[in-house]
Amino acid sequence: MITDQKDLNTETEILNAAKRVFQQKGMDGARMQEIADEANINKSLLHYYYRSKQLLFEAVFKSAFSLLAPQLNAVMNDDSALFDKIRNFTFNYISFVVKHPYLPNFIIQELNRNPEFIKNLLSERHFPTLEKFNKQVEEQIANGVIRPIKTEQLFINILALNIFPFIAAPLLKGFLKQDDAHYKQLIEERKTAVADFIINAIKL
Amino acid sequence: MITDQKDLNTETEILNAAKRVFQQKGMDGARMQEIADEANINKSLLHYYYRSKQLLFEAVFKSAFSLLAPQLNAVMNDDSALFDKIRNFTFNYISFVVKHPYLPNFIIQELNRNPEFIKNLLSERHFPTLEKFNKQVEEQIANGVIRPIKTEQLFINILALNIFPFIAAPLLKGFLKQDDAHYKQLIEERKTAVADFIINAIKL
DNA sequence: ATCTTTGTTAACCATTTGGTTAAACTATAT
DNA sequence: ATATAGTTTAACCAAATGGTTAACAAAGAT
Repeated sequence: MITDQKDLNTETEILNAAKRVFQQKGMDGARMQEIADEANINKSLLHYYYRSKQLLFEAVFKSAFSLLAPQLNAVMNDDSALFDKIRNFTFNYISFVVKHPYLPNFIIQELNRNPEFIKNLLSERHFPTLEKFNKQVEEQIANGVIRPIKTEQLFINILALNIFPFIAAPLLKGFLKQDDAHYKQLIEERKTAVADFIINAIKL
Repeated sequence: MITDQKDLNTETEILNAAKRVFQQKGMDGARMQEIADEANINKSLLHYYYRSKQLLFEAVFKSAFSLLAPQLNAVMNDDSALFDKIRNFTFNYISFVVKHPYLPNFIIQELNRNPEFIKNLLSERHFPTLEKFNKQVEEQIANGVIRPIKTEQLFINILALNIFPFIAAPLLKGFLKQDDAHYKQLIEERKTAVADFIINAIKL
């Protein structure tokens, strides 16, 4: 039998190397040789563990998506009150992505390259629906706590305000003439500022 | 001398074909042969007019950026009142991108691939600063018309709410379980809904 | 008419790239 | 010790890809 230690090490070492390369360069820009170098192994080993570039890529993509999914789940299915939920999500999501800055762009870019892929992901894992969140929003509207707004639009707005600054970082740094440190500071402020913005937008 | 007609036709035909291919597949995913096919010409002609893939790509990128830039200029330097400006920008920008759906993603993706590129673009064309917009925001804050907010954060929020739904379309369609027609309808609503959202968020 | 410049093409080339193969190495079981 | 199964590598391969070349066609200029 294989020593779990060694085997797991090589296989996960490849996956980690592949993550680094794929997330920076995308499927088309990534090179199998570069992944092998990054993992300090022979290129043939990539094919030994993951038959092809496509399969290795899919492993990376699914792993990345699995990291991001629970974050989103928090907006949808969670019992806290609406405003708390918005505050928590914003804070947690931004904190999370600061640690994984390539993740959102990777996911979105590759989904644009291959839009059908999303169906795979959503069907495999029984993915949360907006149902619960929707009920909550409608209730708050009915109670006169927030302005009328379509749940879908609110959901899009929440994601947009949280995710966009990471995806468009180079563009925004350019426009705002901010160096990396200052831009990081802006992001830091957003951990609370975004929630305030959203709540002000909907609160009556 | 060349007949302006013919020459311009071939050269711009190449550029248009290159736009279509590059904007859908990105620099790494695009193939010179595919661009040649798309333009119905021999592959050598690509190199005759634009020496290399890199130069052809840069021509496409700059052309794309030149389309988008005036749109943003409208937020920054424009004499209308703040709320009108937000309403107009939102409406115009979304209307514009509906006609060029690949544009924002292309720009953002390629800037992520090559973040230094933005400096080129911003220095070549004397690009607008946030100065005027900033003055306007601060004035409205001082007059008690809107809540205190950093100009940079407001600017990021405006762009995020307008651009993100196009960039993340496949993801959002998946989450919201919306087909293309319904998603298009959501986008249509955003032409006015986004401005309302922003104004509510900042208005006192 | 013919000379020159510009535009266009088919054939070709060197390199890169994903992938394969066969041999060597390691460790475990018998 | 030796057979066996799993792991790793160097060498190799075919296809794809960006780019070049040389010949040919078109069109103005003289």
